[in-house]
Amino acid sequence: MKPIHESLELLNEQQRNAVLHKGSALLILAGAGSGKTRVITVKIAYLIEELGVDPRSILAVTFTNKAAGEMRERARDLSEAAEGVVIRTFHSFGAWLMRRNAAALNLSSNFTIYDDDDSLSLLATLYPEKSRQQLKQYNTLISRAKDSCLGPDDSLEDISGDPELQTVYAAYERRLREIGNSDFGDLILRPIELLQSDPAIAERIRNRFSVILVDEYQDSNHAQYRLLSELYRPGSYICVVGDDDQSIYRFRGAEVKNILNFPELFDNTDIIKLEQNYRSTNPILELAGSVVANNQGRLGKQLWTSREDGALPVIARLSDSDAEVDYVLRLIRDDFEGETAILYRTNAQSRLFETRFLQEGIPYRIVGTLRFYEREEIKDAVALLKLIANPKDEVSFNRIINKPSRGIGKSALADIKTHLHPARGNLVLAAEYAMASARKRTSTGIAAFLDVIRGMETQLKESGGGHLGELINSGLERSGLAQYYINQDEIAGSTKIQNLEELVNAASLYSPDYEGLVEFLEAIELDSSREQSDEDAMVTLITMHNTKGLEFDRVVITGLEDDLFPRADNGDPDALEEERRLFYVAITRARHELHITSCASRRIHGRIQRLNPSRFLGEIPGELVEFSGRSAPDTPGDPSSIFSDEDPWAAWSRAGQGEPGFSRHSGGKEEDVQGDYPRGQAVYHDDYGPGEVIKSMFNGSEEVIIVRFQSGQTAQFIPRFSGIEKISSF
DNA sequence: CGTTCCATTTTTTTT
DNA sequence: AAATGGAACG
Repeated sequence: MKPIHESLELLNEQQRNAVLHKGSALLILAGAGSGKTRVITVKIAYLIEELGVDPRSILAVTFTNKAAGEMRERARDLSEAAEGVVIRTFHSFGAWLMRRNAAALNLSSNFTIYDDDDSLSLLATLYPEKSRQQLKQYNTLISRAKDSCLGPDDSLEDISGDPELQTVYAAYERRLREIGNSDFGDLILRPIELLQSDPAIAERIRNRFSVILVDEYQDSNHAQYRLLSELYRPGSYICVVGDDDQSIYRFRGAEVKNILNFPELFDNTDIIKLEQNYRSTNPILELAGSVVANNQGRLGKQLWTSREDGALPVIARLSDSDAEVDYVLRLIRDDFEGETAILYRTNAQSRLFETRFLQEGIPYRIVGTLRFYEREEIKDAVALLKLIANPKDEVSFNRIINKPSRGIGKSALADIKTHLHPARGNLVLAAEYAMASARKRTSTGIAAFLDVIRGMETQLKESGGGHLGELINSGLERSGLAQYYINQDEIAGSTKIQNLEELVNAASLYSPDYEGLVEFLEAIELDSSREQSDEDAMVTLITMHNTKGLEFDRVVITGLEDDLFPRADNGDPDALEEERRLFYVAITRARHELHITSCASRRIHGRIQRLNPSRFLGEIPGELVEFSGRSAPDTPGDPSSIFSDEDPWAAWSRAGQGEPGFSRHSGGKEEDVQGDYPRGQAVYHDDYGPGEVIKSMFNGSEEVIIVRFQSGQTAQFIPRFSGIEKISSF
């Protein structure tokens, strides 16, 4: 291990100032690739080794578990004592506080955490008559309220104008507390509550953490700021690191103003800017700078590098998403030293790449996507565990009581709920009581279900040796879920059993007792970012959001098409700026080489659609980039000829510069084609009544029409299937 | 009660 | 392409 002085000497002046800074509050404005993780880790080591700070009194908060893991490792490399530092994400720190002080919060210490999907299910049990879509909206609004530190009794006007939100939120919150579990928002809110309501505990916690370090502060939300300010007391030291240009989580309640107002909120704040970039070549940085310069309301930083070398970023205009995959494949097959990352805006875009990579035998790593723990079979198995941990967990109970089918339907379920002890709320017991009055089919089903639960409970109590994976295994066997999914796999060719085995593997690291169970459940709820990786993969598939904090030798940013990226739909200028920051983040991930692709058409919702090039491309000065051919590099023909006349790229190239507002595809994206139901045709629909065709198009040979009805509603139909009739007029 | 079929619709990003 | 929610059927 190097002495701390050596690490300090390797830093530039600003970085060193940040490490050595003393005082009460420090704001580090750190541009992309300016070595901020390095600064934080060296600072941790410096505090411990040079200033003699007790590692246990240092709290370091990061944004993702991945970042936390990396920070832990790097800090430990610098100082063994850094082992004792509490390095966690906001949420995992919140959960940590809650478990240790569960009693004060009126919680059982084995409470489990509901993810978004679970919250939605809870809402569905409260409002069975509402549509899934509606409930999803309420779910997001409730999360947003919690992000802003608002309870069901506070004014929610800033969140939404929906008058019903208050009621829904209140009902949700009450039920969640009855069950005794918590959602993501609670992991921040309840610790705040704890610090505000219990002076003794608050005092203890504040005394423990005299140094608070926060990474990615630009993506903290109001509640997280409140938590920090509750933890902070005069005499403590707080240091936050962030970059206003990299704020990309506004949709989750992140407030850039947290970073902008930091100096006013914490007394005697010093500010240090880190502007030297150590990651990227100059052409890449220049492009990044020109992109983000289009945003208003930024603090303004100028990144620079001493590396003058490097190729110009390449923009490739491609005919469709297949050509995009071809383009990427060709890049990968070039001899290139280093790792390549394929970036996209939405997870769905990864599929085309995945299938081709599998076909071609290219090892790849995929981060995030179709998150493992959100898969049906995994959620089923986890529901079994959650119900063991907390038998009041209605969401988990509903999920598995009748899976596989045990003859317990809607009415039987309702009957079980009537046997609930109002105070205890134990659903397993309620099911047992309900058996007596139930009809035979149902009571046999309940008996089978109780067998599963009791069997698992016994196993948990008696377990000597072994591991938690065995509990899952026997639960799956006993419940019949194992067989159920074996059958499904055979019919559908899926790999659900494989996934379940993977879950068992993950659980095998935990001890087969209640502590192990609770630990495991917390780990999987908070760290859903399991990456499926091939060890020697030189290609990574990842969303732009997930690249935060990462870097790659070569980056390909795909799908630069309007409506896909930027996605800004409602004309909200702030949303557009956020998308632009996301573009900035994506660009600055690249060390040596950068490619940007844009397709003229792409399959969306199963239908091929023409797309305009992203408006972001129009903002790029032509001399900062190089253009790749108009088609996939290895396709000699000219598949792009279909764009010949109004090719906006031609216009752009002619202009030489990226003039904003270069020509786009004219008007509508698809021409109306003459079908049986031309525009203007009057029609009648049994449910909607009379209406008029406002758009007609073809999906293959299938005619699809959009109708505006007299009621004002619009809807889309396939005339051949729906009972829609032509009428003369109305 | 459970399954299958049909018409219709689809906010994307994540702790 | 995939999900949702209703209806129809066994």
